[in-house]
Amino acid sequence: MDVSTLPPPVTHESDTCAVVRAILARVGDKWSILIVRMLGDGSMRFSELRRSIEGISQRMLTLTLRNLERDGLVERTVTPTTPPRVDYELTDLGRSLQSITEAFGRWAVTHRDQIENARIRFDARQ
Amino acid sequence: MDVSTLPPPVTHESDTCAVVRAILARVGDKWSILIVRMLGDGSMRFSELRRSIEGISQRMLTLTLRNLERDGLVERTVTPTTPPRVDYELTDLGRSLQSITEAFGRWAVTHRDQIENARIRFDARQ
DNA sequence: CGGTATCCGTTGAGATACTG
DNA sequence: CAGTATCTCAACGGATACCG
Repeated sequence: MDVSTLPPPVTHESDTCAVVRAILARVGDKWSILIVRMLGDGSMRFSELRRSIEGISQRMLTLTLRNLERDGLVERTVTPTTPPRVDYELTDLGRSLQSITEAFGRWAVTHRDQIENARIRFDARQ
Repeated sequence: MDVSTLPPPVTHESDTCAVVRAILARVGDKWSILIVRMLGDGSMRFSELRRSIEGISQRMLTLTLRNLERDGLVERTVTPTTPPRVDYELTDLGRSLQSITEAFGRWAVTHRDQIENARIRFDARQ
């Protein structure tokens, strides 16, 4: 058996940390999660996303979608009509991320008060 | 029964999204997850963290720890000796976050290759 | 409609020096 | 040892204008 083909058994955790950190940096930006969640209900076109995500600029929507597409989380489909039509939908990879963000969402909702209270107490001490 | 006292039953998901986004922004920064994971093994003092987290500056370690403390994820204990000793450890709230970050970590490790390949293909198309 | 390109203010984060 | 203060530069992100 060739040992070199074994997955590294997480000898030093920093590897894993670096990966987690990279993913979080990717999906932890201002708009990615919001977009992934919106697309969770099915394919949407650019202007739909733009309208349904309050406060996002056209530039940031484009940039965020490009990054998600680059990472293989979102697929972009162009229909070259006039006017052009561009649809976005989650890939299998993108959908696999959903359960994680949902777990995160439940944690956030469950603990939001604890965090809020901790902040109030902390700020009061200063 | 006063309807106004009922928690909003997530009529529109944007509320939840905002919370998730805020938490991700908090814990999705460059160093927080790394610190939470280091502290997962038990209490550590400032200089220990500094040495074990490669590349972090003293300033960013201080700032990140302060933010984690403010949100109630980390507890700071000062022992006023000379030289002073400051220990950091996860609170219950911080530990409750661990299972989430671990799930995230498993997802990241499992799909890192898919993401990497998606990037390579995307960049090749440009 | 679905983008790019450009400008510009705000924030993030490293380097360095100083302090109780 | 465990910070704080200051400086600096880069990245993020909004506003606006233009294009196929």
